[in-house]
Amino acid sequence: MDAAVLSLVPATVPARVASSAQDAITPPLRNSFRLERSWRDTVPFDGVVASRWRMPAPCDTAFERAGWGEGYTLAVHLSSTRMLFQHEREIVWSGFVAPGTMLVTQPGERATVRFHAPCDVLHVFLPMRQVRRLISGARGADAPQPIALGGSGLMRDAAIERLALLLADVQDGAVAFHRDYACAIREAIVARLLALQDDAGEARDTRAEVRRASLPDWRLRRALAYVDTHLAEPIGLRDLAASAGVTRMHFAAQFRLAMGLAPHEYLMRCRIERAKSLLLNADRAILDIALACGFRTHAHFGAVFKRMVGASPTGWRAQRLERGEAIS
DNA sequence: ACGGTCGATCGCGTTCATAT
DNA sequence: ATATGAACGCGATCGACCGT
Repeated sequence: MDAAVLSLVPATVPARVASSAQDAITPPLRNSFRLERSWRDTVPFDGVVASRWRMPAPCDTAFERAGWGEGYTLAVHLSSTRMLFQHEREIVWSGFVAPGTMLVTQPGERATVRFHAPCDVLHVFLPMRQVRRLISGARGADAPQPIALGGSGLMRDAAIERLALLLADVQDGAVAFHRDYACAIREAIVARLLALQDDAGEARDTRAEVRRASLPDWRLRRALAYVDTHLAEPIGLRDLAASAGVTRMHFAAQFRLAMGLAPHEYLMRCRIERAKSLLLNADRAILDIALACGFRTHAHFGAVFKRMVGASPTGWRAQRLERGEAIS
């Protein structure tokens, strides 16, 4: 959805008015996604499933929003960042955030954030009535409601992350029937969150909740800086551990505690992030991009890319170029 | 020439015991 | 509490091959 269309619907108009106004201006199928002009400025009136907040450079501003009263807000970080995040003035997270990390803001809960690094966040709006309906369907009509979704801290889940990436693709309207598509993905996300909650009750360890950092921040900072600087070169666990000043075994364990994912997995995500931006240059060969992102063969690059993105590098590039996202 | 797939090899991540 | 090191299973990696 382009900025001109977005500007026609102020974020502050009442829900019902906004819905009908937007329907009158644009075809109904273009309503499910918004780009945020300020952090979480979207009023998720009927039809808006998700919105996205991108900040290319860090700024010193703290953003504060009262939570959406009619539902939950799921924030999925599409890129790595560094932030201080609070719910009702209580610190939820302070420090580095890996791509794929997520957190849920409960209905009406006040959220405050200060980003210390560029960020790219997808906000998915989960209406309370939808959550209620799914709970009643799965646990019976007399199941206790309402519930707190997603716990109180940062968490990771591969399935939700993949669903969120699919939802991000709806942004430009490239997916046919994309409003139904977006609603179906949202429903799947809610179901998955509820399933995770059930799992957490039976076996707490199965839930991938990100815990507070136990690797000291200065060590983590040095390791992440090393990744950023040497991304195009071979980086081993030993290199990262050495940059942080600990042994590789200790580093692997502590890094996982701090970031919620293994060092190698983090490295691959960073490489694929960079590869995606390079792929938008249609003239650049796949092998060239693979080498520029630290892969030593196109075979390895293709395999990792397909595993993480769900498409081959050329397939993904073709999709993006079709949508006019090429850069020169 | 470029890009995708497959199989063998190797290194990573995890666990556990131990030291400081 | 924090850090190190050994052992081991398995997934990541890379070279070879094939298709376009």
